[in-house]
Amino acid sequence: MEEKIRNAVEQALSQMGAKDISFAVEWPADMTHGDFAVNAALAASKQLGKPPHEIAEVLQTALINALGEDASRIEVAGPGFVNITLSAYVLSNILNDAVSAPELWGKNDAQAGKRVMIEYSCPNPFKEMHIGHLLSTVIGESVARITEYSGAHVLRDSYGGDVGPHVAKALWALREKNITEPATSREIGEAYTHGANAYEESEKAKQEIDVLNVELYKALDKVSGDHTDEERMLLELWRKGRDLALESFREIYRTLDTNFDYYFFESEVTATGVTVVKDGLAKGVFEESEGAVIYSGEKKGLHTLVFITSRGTPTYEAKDIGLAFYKEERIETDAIIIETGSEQTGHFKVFLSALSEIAPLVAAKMSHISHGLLTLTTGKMSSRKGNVITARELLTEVLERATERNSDPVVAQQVAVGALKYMILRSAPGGSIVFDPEKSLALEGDSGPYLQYALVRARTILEKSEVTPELSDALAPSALARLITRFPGVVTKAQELSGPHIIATYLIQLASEWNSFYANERIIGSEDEAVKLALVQSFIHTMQNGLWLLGIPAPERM
RNA sequence: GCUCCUGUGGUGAAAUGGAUAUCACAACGGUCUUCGGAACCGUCGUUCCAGGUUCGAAUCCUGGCGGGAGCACCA
Repeated sequence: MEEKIRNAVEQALSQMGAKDISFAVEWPADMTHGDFAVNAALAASKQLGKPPHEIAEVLQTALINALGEDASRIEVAGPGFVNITLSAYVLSNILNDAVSAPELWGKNDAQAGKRVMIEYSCPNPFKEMHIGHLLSTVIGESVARITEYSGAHVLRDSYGGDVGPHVAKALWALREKNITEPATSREIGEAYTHGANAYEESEKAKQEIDVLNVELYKALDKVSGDHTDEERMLLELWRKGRDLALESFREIYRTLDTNFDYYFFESEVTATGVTVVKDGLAKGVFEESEGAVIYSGEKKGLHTLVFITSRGTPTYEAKDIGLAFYKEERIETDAIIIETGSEQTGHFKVFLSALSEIAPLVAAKMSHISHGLLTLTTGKMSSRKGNVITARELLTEVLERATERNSDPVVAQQVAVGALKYMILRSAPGGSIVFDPEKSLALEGDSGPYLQYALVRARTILEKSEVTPELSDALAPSALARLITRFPGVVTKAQELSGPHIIATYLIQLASEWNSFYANERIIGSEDEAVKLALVQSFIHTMQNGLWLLGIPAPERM
């Protein structure tokens, strides 16, 4: 329909002699203005030397001819907009898609056949998963689902730092405390904090940790038969710590309904990274400086960063290069999206710049999206200092509050996860989220449970009615009906922007419109019960699919 | 100092360059013999400052001011 309007307007404009006018066919913010608004008259006014209203009237006539019965009203409004209201049967046809084919409702084939890998969450073993990783997990999962609605085959992966200074700090502290059998992930997390503090406070500890860091790299580099006893013990402790951390991550992923196809680790990609960077050094992509291998980003207006340290260990950047090659060798992809905190944006640009000199095709299909920093009201958190709120603590807290209102533990968890995810997904990426741990997560108003509750009430109606839902043109199109027909367009927009908040904002508006409808209209026992039930049905399918896109569970009861 | 992000009612957010800037929380007032009150309806109150581009600016550009992040051997 949008295409049809656009074509008609373009034709009319060119008949008037206007060329290359850029105009929009958009959804009016105010629903009473209709289903579409065209601003072409305003845009063409200057070029044609005519007042907008005069042009708008010509467009109005052209659109009336082009759309015929499809539009119930076409009028010139405001400063020169042409507003189009679709007829009942057109809307009814769209609603029919929502009613009869819910599994397809909202989907498109913009990326059909494409393989898209999405990397997100990425907590580091040996540290506890904190709220920042929770953000990445929730956003990444939603982006993955939104991408799946474009017909793409999505591959999810998480990448974790299981080697490097932070690991050495944790291992050092475990040894210090003579712990050979760590039992909980918390124990590992505390060891890390202890090691990190010691690293800053004690010169002796710093030296020992630095040595341990190099030792671990060496041990991992060797073939298993060649290890000394010392190395074998170190590796054993390392493996236990890593497994413990991973198990605790998986537990959180189960709660959040995220499943990764791949877990990549720095220890797997280190060797590749070093090889590729050294190869790049020979080709002049990298330079040597003060014993380190660096990429001089200044030539492209970026920062200069170290890729291999003067001690010979690779940094984050070199490992990322290794990861890119590691993935490329094993998995066929058409695009790779990496989701991280925005504080890594600068590093990612340098990494991508270096990669584009080494492997331009790989670099070209990679893109980086980021979320704002999550700050506490108590200041920036740092896992080094241990003043973090862990993902688990936050989940537990929200769950407790949800439990106060829901005796059923399954429902309580669904509500808790919904509240948490919605809080994260409702705002556009970029800005930082200030989280006050004292204040409660909303369970009312602009919140996840508001969406869930709207859905539950709608389902109840369908269950209670004994009439079969049936769409008909007879129903005067309501704001609710119009809003539902926008869903596929909303999904498309969310895909273009990789923005779950587009979906979240839409669903709130939809739920609000539904609640008004519910409060004002009698459904069961009304004259047009069958038609209204069909509308309810289409609302349910839209809300279900929308919640799925956000990764928010849909409770049966609450 | 340099680079990037950011500034919208008391608070948290929304708004492909469009019409009277939209929600929620808080505050205040209403709705209940009704299909579920985690709801609905109403009142109150907002685009950091100064220029510029444009028919039209919260949005784009320039310059200020405020907040955050990054900036060589951490990730």
